Parts: sequence; C-alpha cells; structure tokens
Amino acid sequence: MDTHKSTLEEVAAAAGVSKMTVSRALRGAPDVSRATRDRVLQAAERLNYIGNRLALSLSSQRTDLVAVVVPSMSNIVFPEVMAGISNGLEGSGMQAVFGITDYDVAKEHNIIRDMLSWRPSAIIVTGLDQPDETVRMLRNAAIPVIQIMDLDGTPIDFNVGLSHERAGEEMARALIAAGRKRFGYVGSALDRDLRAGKRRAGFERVLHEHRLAFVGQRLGDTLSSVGLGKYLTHQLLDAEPKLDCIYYSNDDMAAGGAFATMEASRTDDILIAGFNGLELAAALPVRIATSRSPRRMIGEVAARLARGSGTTDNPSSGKITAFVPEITGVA
Amino acid sequence: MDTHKSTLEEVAAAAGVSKMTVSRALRGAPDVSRATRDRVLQAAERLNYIGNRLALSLSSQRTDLVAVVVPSMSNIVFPEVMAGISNGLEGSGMQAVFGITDYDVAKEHNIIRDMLSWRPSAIIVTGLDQPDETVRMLRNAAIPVIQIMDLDGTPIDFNVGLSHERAGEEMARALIAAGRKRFGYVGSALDRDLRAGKRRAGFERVLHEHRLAFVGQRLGDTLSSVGLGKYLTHQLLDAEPKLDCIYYSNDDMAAGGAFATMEASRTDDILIAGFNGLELAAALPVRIATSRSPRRMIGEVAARLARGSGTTDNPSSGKITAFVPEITGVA
DNA sequence: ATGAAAGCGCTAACAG
DNA sequence: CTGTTAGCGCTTTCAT
Repeated sequence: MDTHKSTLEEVAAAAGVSKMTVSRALRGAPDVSRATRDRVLQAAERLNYIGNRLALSLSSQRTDLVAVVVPSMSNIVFPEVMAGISNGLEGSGMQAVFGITDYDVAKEHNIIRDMLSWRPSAIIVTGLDQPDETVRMLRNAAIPVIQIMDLDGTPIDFNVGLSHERAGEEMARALIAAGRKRFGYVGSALDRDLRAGKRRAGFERVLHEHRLAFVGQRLGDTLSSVGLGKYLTHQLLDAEPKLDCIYYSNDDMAAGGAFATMEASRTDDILIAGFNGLELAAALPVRIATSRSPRRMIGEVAARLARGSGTTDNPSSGKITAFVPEITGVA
Repeated sequence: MDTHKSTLEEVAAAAGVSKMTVSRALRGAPDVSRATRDRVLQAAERLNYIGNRLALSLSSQRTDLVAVVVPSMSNIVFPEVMAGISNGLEGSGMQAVFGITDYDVAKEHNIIRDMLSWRPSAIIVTGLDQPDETVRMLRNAAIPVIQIMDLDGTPIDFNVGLSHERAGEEMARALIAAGRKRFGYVGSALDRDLRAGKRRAGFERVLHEHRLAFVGQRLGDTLSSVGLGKYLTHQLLDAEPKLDCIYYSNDDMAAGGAFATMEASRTDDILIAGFNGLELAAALPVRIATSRSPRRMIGEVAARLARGSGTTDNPSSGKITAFVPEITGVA
C-alpha cells in the first residue's frame, strides 16, 4: 500500500495511455473505447487513485461547492436547515461547505470572505441583515446569493423563508382570538437573534392594536435554551402571577416555560406559546402553541436554487419563496 | 462595482509591482517595504480582491482543510461536536468541511472519498466501525485520521472518545447499586446507531452478572426522537406494569420516556435513565439518570489534533484520548 | 478514439 | 527588498 497520492499522469503511465484519455475515461466520457476504459479503470483502482479537486476546479473554473453560512449550531433549527440543504444537493455532484458565525456580524463577514475564496458556485446565508460591506462583497462575487430564513428586508438575489414579523403578528392574533388577555414575554439575547426580535415586534404591534401590552417580561442575555426558558419563566411567574399567556422567543425557551408551569402547577391557566414547531414541543405532556417553521423545506428549496447555478441557465424560479408558518396548539 | 473576480496579476498591475510582491504583501511577509505594502493593499482593496484558495492550495500543496464526517444532524449531539471542532480550529487558519452519512456505511465511504479529493490536511470521522475498504482508503490518504466518539475498537491513527460499552456497564452498576431491580429497555434503530447498541450490550452484560435481565423492551425502527421515546414507553408501561427502571438508547428517547411516565403518573416508582447529559435532560421537571458525554470537548480535542497536522511536526500528544462520562441523577 | 499544448491562479525556489 | 522561472494536477481546446 503506497502512501503516495497518485496523479492522473501516473495512472496514464500504468495504463499506457495519455493523461487526457485517463481523464476522459474516469469521467465516463462517451468517446473512449471500452478496452481502453477498462484498462484505465483497473489502473486507477490498483493505484488507489483519488482525483484532485483542487486541480480539477482550478482548471475547469468551477467548484460545484455551495457555501452555507448559519449563525449557530446549538439551536437544532440550523442543523435541520443544513440537513435539508445536504439532502437537496444530493445527486447533483455539488457539495455544501458550512460556516458558523455565532451570531457575530464581524465574524460573518470574515467567514463569507473565506468561503468566497474557495470560489463556490453559490452561497447561502442566513437572514437579510448583513451590513453594507458584506452585501457589497456578496454582490461582487457574481454568484447566486441565497438568503434564507427571513423575509423581512431587501434581498440581494434569491430569498427563501418566512416573515418573522408576520409570524409574531399571527400568533398574537390567534391567541387574542382564543381569549387570552394578560400576556408575558420571555426571550433570550434578542440583540443577537434578530429574527426572534422581529417576531416579538410583530407580536407586540398586534397587542397594541388591541389596546394590550406585555404585562411582564424577562430577557436573558445568553442564547436560547430550555433551562433558560424555565428559569426566566419561574421568575416571571413570581413577579406577575396573573398572566394567562406567555410568548417565547422560540420553542426551546417555550419548552422550559412549559416545565416551569408544570412545576408551579399553572398548566391549566397559562398558555405557553413558542416558535418553530420542534419535535420536542409536540411531545410535551402539556399542549403549547407554536408556529411551525418549514426549516427543512427552506434548506431544500435553497439547495434547488443553488443547483440551478451548477447546470445551464437559471430555472428562474421566483426570486422569492415565501412560507407561511402554520399555527398549532392555540385552542 | 466590477463583477469580475480579480487576480493577483491584476492587483500587481494596479500597484505597479510583480505578482510575487503582491502575494508577499497580502500574506504579510516581513520582507516587503512599508510603502510597497501600502500600495498593494490599497490596490487590492480597490479591486475587491479575494484570493483564490484553489490556486493557493494547489500551488502550496496544502489546503488547511479538515474534513469532518458525522452520521447525523438531527441528533443535537453531532452539531455540538461540530461546534466544538469549529471552535477548536478557530485562529488556526484551518477550515472544517462537514459531511453527513445518515448512518449509511456506503454513503460514508463515498463521502470520505469525496472529501479526500479536496486533499484535506486531516480527517475526522465518527466511530471505529468503518469497513475494511474505507479503512484502506483512509490509511492511504497519508493524513492524520482522527476517529471520534467511540473507543471500542481498533483505531486507525488518533482516537478521541469514550467506551460506550463501559458507559452502559457503569450505568447498570449505578442503577443496581441504587436498588433498581426490574429493568426495561427502550431504543431506536440500533442497527444504525452502533454506539447505542454497544451501550445496551454493556448494560445487559452487567445485568446478567447480577442474575438480572431486561424484563421488557421496545425497539423502534426509526432514529431516536422524543416522540418515539414517549410512544414506546407508553407501550412498554402497558405491557410491563411492574418495571422500576427503564434504560434508553439516549436522552432524546429518555426525555420522551419521562413525559410518558408523567402522563401515566408513574414518575415516583420508575426511574428513567438515558445517555448524553443533554441540556434538556437537566431541565425536565422530573429527575432522570444520564451519563454526560463530553461531546463538545471531544470536538475540541479532535480539532487540536487536526491542527497538529497544520503546523510543524505532530505534538505527539497521545494517540488515544479517553473520556469517562460522569453519571448523574441516579440517586 | 486519442494526444499535445496551453493555462487556470497561485507559491516555492532561486536569483539579484 | 523585489523579480523570474517553474510547476502544482487537472481540463480545455485544438489536432490528428
């Protein structure tokens, strides 16, 4: 077993043909005789040949790479989006490359820059709130830019997601229609998670329209987690015993809220409302309200758009794909 | 704003120097005059220059890429490992590239092959149970191979993880020592998740040593989820009302089990035991037993080993890094 | 059906 | 401190 990475040239020598013929045979080009192809394949096999994509991509001027930039990994939502992208790319010969920003704008800029240096065929980024400098860099890359998850803003190119402001509004409307009157809010670091902030803003706007307001709220300064949601809910319940509904920044926080109401024996009079429609939320022993975000689908649609950049011309399927999350568990 | 990707050569022309000088200036080489450097930097800025890593890597024969292959994305454990790797790589100039196998051995082989074609500087793969063919390919790549999560088997090169057989054994011992006697088991598709199978085997071995056995069990045929754990637990509780402890394939399943015992008002007499030490498990309204897997740490250690391949020679820190998960919630 | 030449954009290795 | 030459491993294009 030689530990030396073999090249096309070596396979060519072993098969007694030229580099070009090996290249063609390995890629399954039609104009190679069966006999030659077989000899080449055997030689490649014997030498444990693995093509060098750096050389391939540099030479052919295409990488078939799809850069994907997400803010976090600790919220299951983004891994699910990534899984959707991976899945949607399958069979296309394209490869996703992921970068994580930790909700940090400066880090996001650098990561995008790094990714662009690999000359991806398309790039998928989370949200519409990149600073001008980043937008300029993305525009300049001259590849399809696919912004996902959020719809509230001005897209650079393609946009796949949902309006978080509207999601917040609709949830507020549904809860009010169901008779809820005294609302609380529990959230995590909203300055980082902009989309959660948009949902809260939409929710609050509708409250105001109905001459209502959040009676009490608790904001954490870390990222969302079940434990944080539980902790803050206990605090809020102590401070405001008369709430009949609490809106959360997302389902992780809401699950914690559900646990808190269980511990405080308040499950009968307080309705917990979250966002995402996590698998966990549906399995809880108490019903909670949530909006199902089609995150896997968003990933798959984004992948399809990215594939468009791999083949011939763009399928010119709409530049904007809007989803409307379904609300469950309110009544 | 020109949409054309500029090259070193163009920056060189704009700055009135040679390609080489630009290359040096951009990389911050020490032997470039301040004046020249400034002119180059300005020219690069003005042209929106972004280096081409394909060319860089092909020329310098190093990619500083770390290939990472994990089985799944829907179990939060792997995103956490990936976050640990990303984190551990930060500041090293190395970039992680992720691939997902869906617990499919054939897919894993192809993904590894694809990743190797990018000539990564190191590769991190999950588990020790790759088929011979895959092992041969990995050996042949002549880069550090870092196998993570599992310790039960023969590593190719570096190994970072824990013994799942022992984790199962230790949990069984702890539960028996705490007085539990009538055990049930609830798991997901064990033929896919080999590590869960190893934990179960270790657990059962200790039961046998104590002349005990699983009184009843339920195995799902899909991947683990909270809902599946809940569903199977309800079934098991109906079939075997006299259990005093149920061991689960992991904490997701165990959380579902906890919900089921809550719904069945059996939280007082049945102890739920899982694996991983998820954040969720700690926040549940009922105590459950679990072993904390140091998954983030595993990612960070793996990243450190991968970095070793980027710099000079290997720090030769032990080839095997073994963790022993801490058990909580038993008593 | 096969091969030869040129070049993708960069850096290594030498000059000077 | 700066420039020149060669070449990384492959594909493209043009011959034959």
